[in-house]
Amino acid sequence: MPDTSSRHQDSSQHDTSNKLFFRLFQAVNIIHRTGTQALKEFDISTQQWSVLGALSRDGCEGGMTVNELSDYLLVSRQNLTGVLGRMERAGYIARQVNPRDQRSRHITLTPRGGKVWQMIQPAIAGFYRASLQGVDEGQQLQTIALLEDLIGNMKRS
Amino acid sequence: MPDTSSRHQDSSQHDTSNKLFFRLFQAVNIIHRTGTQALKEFDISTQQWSVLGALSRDGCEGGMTVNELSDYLLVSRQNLTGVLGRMERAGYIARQVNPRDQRSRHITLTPRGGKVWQMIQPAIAGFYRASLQGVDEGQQLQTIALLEDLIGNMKRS
DNA sequence: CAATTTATGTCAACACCTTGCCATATTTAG
DNA sequence: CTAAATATGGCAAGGTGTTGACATAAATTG
Repeated sequence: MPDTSSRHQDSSQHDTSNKLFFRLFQAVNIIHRTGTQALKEFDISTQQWSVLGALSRDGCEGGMTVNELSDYLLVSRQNLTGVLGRMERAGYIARQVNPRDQRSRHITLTPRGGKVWQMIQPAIAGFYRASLQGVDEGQQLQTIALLEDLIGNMKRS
Repeated sequence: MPDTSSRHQDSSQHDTSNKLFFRLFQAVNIIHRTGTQALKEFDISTQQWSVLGALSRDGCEGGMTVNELSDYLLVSRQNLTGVLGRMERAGYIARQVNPRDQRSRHITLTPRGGKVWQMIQPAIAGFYRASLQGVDEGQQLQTIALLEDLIGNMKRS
């Protein structure tokens, strides 16, 4: 029976992929919960943490548009409307109309937002250490590579 | 200057962890969107897909309680109330009170639910193939191992 | 230049997820 | 056996995510 080998391979591959996606779903659920818990005293969710991180990067001093944030975080513009509204109300960001294009708004970090970003760094570092106990940097890099391939494939489709 | 080596290592480790979590957030956003899109004609979300998968496993013929599903999927009981309500309305699952414990409900797949689970398999296989183009099984197994470590660490905290 | 097309951000409706609270049922303690 | 503690599932409020529809602004086309 010369056929079973490839059939077994396919079946194994499918089971592995199945497990991979299931673990991804599980992991992200618990990451959002645990991450938000780690920043509880600052009243910042993992999503707001991502936005603060995006706006704090070198080269983003002038701010980002909603579209740019949407492309960067891979969430819809419409979703950002809500998140940015809450962050604006909290005083972490400001929306200012671009004088050169009345449609777009520059989202910038306020001084308060920048200060909060600095303040949460120790909690974030602790969160990383606790979550990744026993995971070496090489494994992390391999996972990053897989995720980037995954994202690339999905963007194409 | 004998100190810089370890400081550089820490900084590199932090940057790597940072990127890992950011990619995880990005990836899951696009996975949920693309996955739900792949099952669009069946009107099933990635979450409902997870529930169908959980109830279709060998050994689950007798159903699972809400608590068991909650432990398995790593989401809250309260969240499942909503998801299961929608799936019940769609006719995919049934909730029946456990005669031996009036508090708990056995969640079981209906015949219609089992049929849908069979029907979506080709779409799921296609989704796996498209998403994981260029990613070999070994890389997937490494990522699974990392995610399981991550989940284990977070459950402990 | 006027008309159409495209781009940007928002609103609305709905699914998903969390926490806090509660009713009911079971178990444990006294 | 009764009273307290615990377990199970659901309700409510609010943040996060999606798609569809929309107003307005800019760019393109005739």
